[in-house]
Amino acid sequence: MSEMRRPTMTDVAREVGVTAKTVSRVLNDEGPVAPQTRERVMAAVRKLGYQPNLMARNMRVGARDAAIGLVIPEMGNPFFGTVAGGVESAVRARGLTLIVGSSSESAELEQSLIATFLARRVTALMVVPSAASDHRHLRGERVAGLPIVFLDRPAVGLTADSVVSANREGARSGVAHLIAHGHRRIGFIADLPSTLYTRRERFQGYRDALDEAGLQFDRSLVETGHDQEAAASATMRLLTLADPPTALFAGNNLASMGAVVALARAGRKEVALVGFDDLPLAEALDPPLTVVAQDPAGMGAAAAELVLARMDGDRSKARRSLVPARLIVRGSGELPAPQHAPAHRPRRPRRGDSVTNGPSVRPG
Amino acid sequence: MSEMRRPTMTDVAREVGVTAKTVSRVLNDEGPVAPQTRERVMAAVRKLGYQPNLMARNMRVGARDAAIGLVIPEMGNPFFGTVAGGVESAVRARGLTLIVGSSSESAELEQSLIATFLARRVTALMVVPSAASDHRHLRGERVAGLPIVFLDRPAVGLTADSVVSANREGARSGVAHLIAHGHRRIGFIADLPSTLYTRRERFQGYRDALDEAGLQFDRSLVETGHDQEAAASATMRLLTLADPPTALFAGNNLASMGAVVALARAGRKEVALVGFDDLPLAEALDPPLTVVAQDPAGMGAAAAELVLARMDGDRSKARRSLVPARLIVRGSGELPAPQHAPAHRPRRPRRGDSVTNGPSVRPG
DNA sequence: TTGTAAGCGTTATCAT
DNA sequence: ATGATAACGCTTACAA
Repeated sequence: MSEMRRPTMTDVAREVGVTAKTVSRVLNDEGPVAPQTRERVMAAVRKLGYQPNLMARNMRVGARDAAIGLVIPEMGNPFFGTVAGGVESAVRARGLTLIVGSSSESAELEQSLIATFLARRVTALMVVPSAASDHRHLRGERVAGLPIVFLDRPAVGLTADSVVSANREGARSGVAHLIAHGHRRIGFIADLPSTLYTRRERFQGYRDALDEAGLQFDRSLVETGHDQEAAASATMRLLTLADPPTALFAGNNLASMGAVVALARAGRKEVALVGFDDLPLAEALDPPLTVVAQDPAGMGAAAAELVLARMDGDRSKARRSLVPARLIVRGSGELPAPQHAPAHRPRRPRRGDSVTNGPSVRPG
Repeated sequence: MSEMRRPTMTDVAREVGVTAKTVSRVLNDEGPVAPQTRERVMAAVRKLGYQPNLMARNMRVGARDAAIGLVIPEMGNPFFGTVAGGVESAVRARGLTLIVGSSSESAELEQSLIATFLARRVTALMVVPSAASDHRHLRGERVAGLPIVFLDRPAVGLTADSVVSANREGARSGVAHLIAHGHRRIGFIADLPSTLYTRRERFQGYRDALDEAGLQFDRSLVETGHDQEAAASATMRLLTLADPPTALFAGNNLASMGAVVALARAGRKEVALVGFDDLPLAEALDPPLTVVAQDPAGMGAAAAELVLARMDGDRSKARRSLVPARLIVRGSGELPAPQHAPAHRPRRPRRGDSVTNGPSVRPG
């Protein structure tokens, strides 16, 4: 019950009969200390259960906490979780602590979290922006030299480093894969809002693939669903069109799941499907799901490298780093277009159509 | 490029022509301040872009950071991520910041993370222990009055609050569900190590269900796999026994996925399966997967409540809180035992056999 | 309504 | 090899 005061460096010093500075020297391996003194200090530290106060230390040392603040939209989302994991392992190697907060996809919460981190005087800031956020308010921090890196989506209203997936090229290769299997009408299931960076980029990739193949874009083949159930409905709308698609491209993992569920419910196992972003159990589906897999851990690691370089004094201009996405062929994307469809003239293979037979992502 | 010094409270005060204390009063809405002074202070704060230094504040106020430290085994695992999310929302309502670190299931890293948090003087500590960890080293902190709560798995070597799933009862109800559908030989696919708390509890639940139904335990029906692929192998070993099980109970989500994959590969769609812990896409599997779902967000919230109560001075003795798990019926668990099997005498229904038709968990 | 002095736990600087 | 003193940025207690 006794709310004992925690021992301080001075307590340790008194116990030994020296000054706080001496204890400090021992603990930081700094300057000359008599071996015998060091012994006694260490003994006292153990005896009292002393643990240095990082807050006090950081305050004195330079008003900079040895921590990096990371804001992600959602903790429970394995994509962001894996990103955070990638950041953490890279950062831990340098003895830095990662502080993670989640914004629940709210621009307001995101800003308040950032403020908290700044108030804690983090050494660096990493942000996965939520949909509607704006980062003008960070301009001062950038000027002041605080390393800031954005992940998954670039900053809005601010010139800063960012690390993002190769969304456009990834989507292009996924759709090209479907085209290569004879499909000419390919539905696109997207998420909201349509202004979201990733959604825009992936949609561009979809258009790129169509253009390359000389296929005409058909607006009616694009449907939107903001969650799994909505994506399932979107899928059903596409399947019941007068001239329905023979293949589907899902713009993110929720869209993929919605499509999978909808196809399963409708018993439409012949419809080809490629999803953006890998899923656990993708391999166990019937047919197994072909995806364009992102590399969240790699993204986190790349962002961490960038931040560390900035901390080490790299003052070069802001850059955008692209993390490659790769096609994982499992079955659903190789279902051929029905015979009665107009014949397809195969195009020449091109770089980026890598066809790997990879495993499913790490499970939940 | 100019590494400008960050403005302090004194800078603001000088700008206005008052004392730091006055600025402090304004910022904390404390004591009487002339409306006009307040105005000018706020103006200066904006002009200088002043942001209070939380480290300095916390140090003065009581050597306690307004942050709660949470250690989880893995960030990318949606189960732990969702737990963290549950904690965070509950804690944020109180103006507290959550600091999350991941131990990579290493007892050593766990301890070093805890040390970092203690050095930061967190207000409270929450830990999801990794497999091999021991918490004797935290006894001093407990005595000193630091609120500590363990999640998912109880502390080892330490009497402390914990919040865990109803593992035993959940497993019992899942296995009972299979028995109720006529199965008499039920395989158990478990993870490693067998000393792990959750594994032990769930295994006990399996035994409980067998006992209740008067079925004899058969050691050969228990197989182990520490990851998805190993669980798939374990499943295959069970299926190829001389007297194979007609139903399987998977002890965790990895085991479930392994079992699903193995059954799919073997084309054994008639084998009943119930998994512990829900999976995204469970609904899209063929057959859809029946599970005993945990409530990770609820667990996080419950743990947060407990911690907050402790922070508010609750000094009652350490307690273990059980978060209910519930059966979600989707299809795989209701596949009947083959006719040629010995007839089964149905038991009376009992509490805890709740049969809900729920949705799949939130997707990744 | 505002200011002064002291102190939180640590380290930098300069002495001894 | 060790100590004394000041300082980091803020708040508490007391004074004016």
